[in-house]
Amino acid sequence: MVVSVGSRLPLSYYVQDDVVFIARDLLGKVIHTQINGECVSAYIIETEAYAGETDRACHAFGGCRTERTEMMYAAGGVAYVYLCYGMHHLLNIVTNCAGVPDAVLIRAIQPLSGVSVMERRRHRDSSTKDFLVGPGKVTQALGVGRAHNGVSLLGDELWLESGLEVLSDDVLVTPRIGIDYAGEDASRLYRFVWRRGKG
DNA sequence: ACACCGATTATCT
DNA sequence: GATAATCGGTGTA
Repeated sequence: MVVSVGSRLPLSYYVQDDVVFIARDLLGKVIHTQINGECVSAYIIETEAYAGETDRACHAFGGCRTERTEMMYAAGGVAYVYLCYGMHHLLNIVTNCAGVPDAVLIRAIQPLSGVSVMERRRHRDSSTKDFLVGPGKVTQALGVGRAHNGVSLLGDELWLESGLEVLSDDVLVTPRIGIDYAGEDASRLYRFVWRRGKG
């Protein structure tokens, strides 16, 4: 059963040229997967922008176009999935036009439907603290892995839909996590967290 | 509540 | 051979 609370985001959404705007705007949107016959959906509650070749935290910094980063250079509207620390898959939403390696990392989600499927994939009960907070947990719960690198967000495996409006008073803006190697760019305010019901 | 640390491997030098 | 957009368990308080 697919639980839908909105309309699918069109290609025109992903090819917008301001990746920081998109990272903020993705808060409250709903991410859906239909993988191995199992459907789940969740609100996006935390994101980070990775701003192409001029961003030291971005894999494509300085024009580093390799087999791994190639997908970031695709036109917006596909997924960039890569293995981090040898064991966690991380999911990014590729944005902007072809040749510009911008992407938004999905760092945390809040379950909407298919909770039992996500609990089984995570080997954890959904009442566990920070059940789906952390980019490695997100991909595990969604069933996303290497096979989904390059998957179209307009297809039937992985897509986004409009969701709830997120007020700016409820958005925490901070530097990105785990990128101390990025020098000055480590202080860019490119992380967005939807703080529901908190001051 | 917080700090520390081992796991594990594709990718790049 | 070193690094890495992390996680979960263990230890101290």
